Amino acid sequence: MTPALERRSLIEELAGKGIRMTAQRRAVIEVIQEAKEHLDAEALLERAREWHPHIDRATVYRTIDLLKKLRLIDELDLMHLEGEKHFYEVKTTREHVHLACFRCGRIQEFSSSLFEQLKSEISEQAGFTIRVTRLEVGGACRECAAHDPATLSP
Amino acid sequence: MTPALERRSLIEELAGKGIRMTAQRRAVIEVIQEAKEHLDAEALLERAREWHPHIDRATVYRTIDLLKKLRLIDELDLMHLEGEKHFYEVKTTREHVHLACFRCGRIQEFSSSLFEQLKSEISEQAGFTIRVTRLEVGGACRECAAHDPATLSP
DNA sequence: TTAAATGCAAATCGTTTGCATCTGT
DNA sequence: ACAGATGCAAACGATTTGCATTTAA
Repeated sequence: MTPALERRSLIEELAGKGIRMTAQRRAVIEVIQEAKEHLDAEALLERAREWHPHIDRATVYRTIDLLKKLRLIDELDLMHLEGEKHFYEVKTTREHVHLACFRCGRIQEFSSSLFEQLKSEISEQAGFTIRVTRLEVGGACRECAAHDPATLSP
Repeated sequence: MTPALERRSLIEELAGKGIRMTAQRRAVIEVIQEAKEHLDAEALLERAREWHPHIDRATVYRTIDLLKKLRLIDELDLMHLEGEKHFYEVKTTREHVHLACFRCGRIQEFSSSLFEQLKSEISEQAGFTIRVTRLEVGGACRECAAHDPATLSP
């Protein structure tokens, strides 16, 4: 998701760290990188199978773990709009907020310098060294709020 | 968690909405309200049993659901520091960020007007009607960063 | 050559459900 | 009286694990 601003592709990044590259990993990585929406582990598995038909679910999870530990991808909950699964996206230089519409399910991304300022404030005032941030907002998108004012109630 | 700023107790809030009050619900609600740390469903169950020994796990989950739907409590992930469970806290008027230390596990709360400004900006610029927000930050707290500089590395 | 990665199947964790029974209003 | 709440046990979805086998470097 989000136009990739990374200098190196994930594959290169891993090679640079001397991490072993297998066909299965390559498949998962390609899929995450090319994805135009946020994918969960199941979707990642299905799409990776188009490249490497016998890849197993466990391998997908292990690859996700690897990329998470190396901090090359971010894990999202997207307000648990559909169960407890997680979604993944390549880490970009500019962090963004995810806005999840409870009515239509759409996910919008929003970035703002206020978010960057808030992070600096947290580091400075709380003396906290930030490694990951996750800001998710749930509510009604413009269209849904207009169509269905009930979405706004209580 | 967080000094309660609510005008009415949760019990009163429910009574006001004509919601049936049972001993089990009262127990869970008292526990959430008095808690000094963030509790998950298991912890809620254990403590509620001190008041109502035979309360069942399912009832705890159903009560959590009820309070969530009425938007009287917030659900937190706390960066999944310990598995995938959720934590709960009474909704307060002032929203805050949760800072989760990956090394010592401590959770700090942080509130800032920048957060409020960011939320207004989201409503205005994206036309998004905010119902819930969840901002969680993972990293190293001041003490851990000082003790163990490795915590800060890649 | 050999440490690391994979597939498979079974296990785990947190949570949800169906249903018969009980209880608040 | 009866809609709604409970306890129990079984089911669930997402993820993780152990272990024998294969593979990248």
